[in-house]
Amino acid sequence: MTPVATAAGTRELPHPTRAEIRLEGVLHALSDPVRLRIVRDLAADGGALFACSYFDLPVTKSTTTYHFRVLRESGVIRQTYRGTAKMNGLRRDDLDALFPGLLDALLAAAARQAAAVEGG
Amino acid sequence: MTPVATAAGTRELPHPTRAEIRLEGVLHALSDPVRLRIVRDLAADGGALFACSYFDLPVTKSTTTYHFRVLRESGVIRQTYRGTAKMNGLRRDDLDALFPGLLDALLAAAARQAAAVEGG
DNA sequence: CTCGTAGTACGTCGGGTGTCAAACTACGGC
DNA sequence: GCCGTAGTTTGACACCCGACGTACTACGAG
Repeated sequence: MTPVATAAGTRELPHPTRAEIRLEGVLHALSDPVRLRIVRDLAADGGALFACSYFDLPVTKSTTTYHFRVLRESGVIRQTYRGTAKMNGLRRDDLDALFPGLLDALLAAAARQAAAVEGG
Repeated sequence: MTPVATAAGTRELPHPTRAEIRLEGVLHALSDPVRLRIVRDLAADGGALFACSYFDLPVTKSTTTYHFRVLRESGVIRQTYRGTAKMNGLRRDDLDALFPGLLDALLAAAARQAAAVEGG
C-alpha cells in the first residue's frame, strides 16, 4: 500500500495564503518562548533557509514538529522539503505587506528583552 | 467579618512593574480577539481612561473581568478604582520604553486587518 | 438604610496547548 | 537492498484558557 500521498509522503505542505494570515494567529504563534526563539534565529540570518535540526531547542523532536507546524499554519514561516530535510524560512514578504513594520518591531522587542535578561 | 482587605475590598490592584513585563505575555494577551479589540478602543481615544462597562463586548460580565485581568497582569493596561467603576488605561509609556515602536506597529496592524475584513 | 449599578469570586465545563515516548515514513548513501 | 538520518504521527497526559451562571462585595444616590 501507501501508493501515493500518505500524510508524510505528500511532500506538499499546507500554507495559509497571504490574505488568510490573521494578526491574532501571528501573535499567538509568537507568544511561545520556543517559537519566538525559532523566529529570532530565522531572522538573524537574513532570508536563509534552515532545517528543523539546525535549531538547538530544549524539546524533543515531536514537540519541535508541533511548534514548526504552528508557525507555518499561522503564516509566520514557509516550509519546503529538500530531500530528507524540511527547510524553514520567514515569510517576511507576506508579513511586511500585511503588517508593515510589525515584524521588525517584534524582532527588535525580542532582541531588546533578550539583551535585558542576559545582560542582567 | 471582612474587616479590611477582602479580595475585592483591597482597592489596590497588582500590576507588574515595567521590568517585569514580558514580551511573550504581551503577545499572548493581544492574541485574543476580545482583548485586541479592547486595546484598540483604548488606544483610539488617546490616553483617556474608560470603565469596563464602556466597552461593548460580546461576552458576559465575568468573562469581561477575566480579559481585563489578563491585560493588566501582562502589563498592557493599568487599572485603577474610581468609585464603583474601574478605570482602564493603556500603559503606553511603559510599553514604548520597553519595546519602542511595537505598540504602534501592533495597533496599525490591527487597524489594517480590521479595514481589510470590514471593507471586503 | 435601602436600593441599584459596577465589578469580583467561585465552581464548572469543553476544548486547546505543550510536552513526551514510541512507532512509523521518506530520502540519500553505500 | 539495507541502513542511518530527518522528520511525522499517534496517543497520552497535565495544564491552561475562555466561556458561562450564580452568588457575592463595594460604592454612590436617594
